[in-house]
Amino acid sequence: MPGLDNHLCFALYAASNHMTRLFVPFLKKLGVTYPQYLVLVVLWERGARGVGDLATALQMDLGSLSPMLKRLEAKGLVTRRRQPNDERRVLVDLTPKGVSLRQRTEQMLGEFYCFLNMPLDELFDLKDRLRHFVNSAGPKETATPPAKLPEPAF
Amino acid sequence: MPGLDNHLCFALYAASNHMTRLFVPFLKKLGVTYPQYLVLVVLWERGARGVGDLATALQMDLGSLSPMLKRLEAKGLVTRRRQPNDERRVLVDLTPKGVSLRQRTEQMLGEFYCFLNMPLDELFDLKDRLRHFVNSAGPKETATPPAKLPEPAF
DNA sequence: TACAAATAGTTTGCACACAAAATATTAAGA
DNA sequence: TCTTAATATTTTGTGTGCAAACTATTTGTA
Repeated sequence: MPGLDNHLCFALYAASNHMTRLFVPFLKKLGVTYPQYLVLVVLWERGARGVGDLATALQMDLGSLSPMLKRLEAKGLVTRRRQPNDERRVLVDLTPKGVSLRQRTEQMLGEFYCFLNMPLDELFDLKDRLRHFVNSAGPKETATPPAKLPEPAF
Repeated sequence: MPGLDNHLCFALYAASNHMTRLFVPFLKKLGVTYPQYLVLVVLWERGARGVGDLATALQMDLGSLSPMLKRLEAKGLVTRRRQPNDERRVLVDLTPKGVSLRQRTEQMLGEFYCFLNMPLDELFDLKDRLRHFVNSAGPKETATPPAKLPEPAF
């Protein structure tokens, strides 16, 4: 039985929470939470998106995203409106206030990476390894994906 | 402004959630949640501990831990009792049921790492880099730590 | 066209994660 | 000793994270 310090799952858990604790004080200046910030990053980078598109991009659950977008709307940072051509879809877009927040964010990020106080190449390397993990760990993708879930059957 | 894919914070967020989604189906066989499992790992490894000790070991908030321990107690896996010599402290210990769960966990972990389907050295390497990140990122520790918080002041 | 299946979001319920306030007990100083 | 400060834990309130159930719209098909 591996000890706590030999658990990759704990290392991920601890590192993710650690990053949140470091980053949140900076985000507070912008008035948004951590996941809310990630939504804004996607909208800044890729423009207006449907709720489902955001969920896919952020690997986030629709059930988490839906109320979160309402909070961003309540803060006056995004708008939500049904698509006229397909009333099922809801398009999320930035308000002028949401667009303008990008400038302040840019500066805040500079301060934050300075605050992190680690070599940039180390951060980039870690990021790439994490992406590799997400893309590799788990059941192999079949050429024709199964109808429902790839159950972890044994 | 870095895109979403160049954010280390998103890579951590996504990888941690990814790991959770992979691991939880296996934990379900044991009847515990992800953080509850981590508490058990500490108790299996180090024996009975105070609430605060667990919080420190798991880098977890006391406000999260306190109700969690009650849920573990309700499941009959741990006991909680005040220390006679210091009534402020609460000692958390495994029940026989909690101890016996270790066997089944051991087997489950084998199945899980097989399920992950990644070279073990890659997993270990990633784990070590994450630990290094947690130990390095953030404000440098001063020889005499400040009374309160190391504010991210600028 | 009528109707079942698929698609897109929302809602509900439970379990964290964390800040802030509250409670209880012990230690320390006047 | 009496009072104040420190310590240990619990409680409260907001915001996720996720499964499951639900609603509404659109598509596919007989």
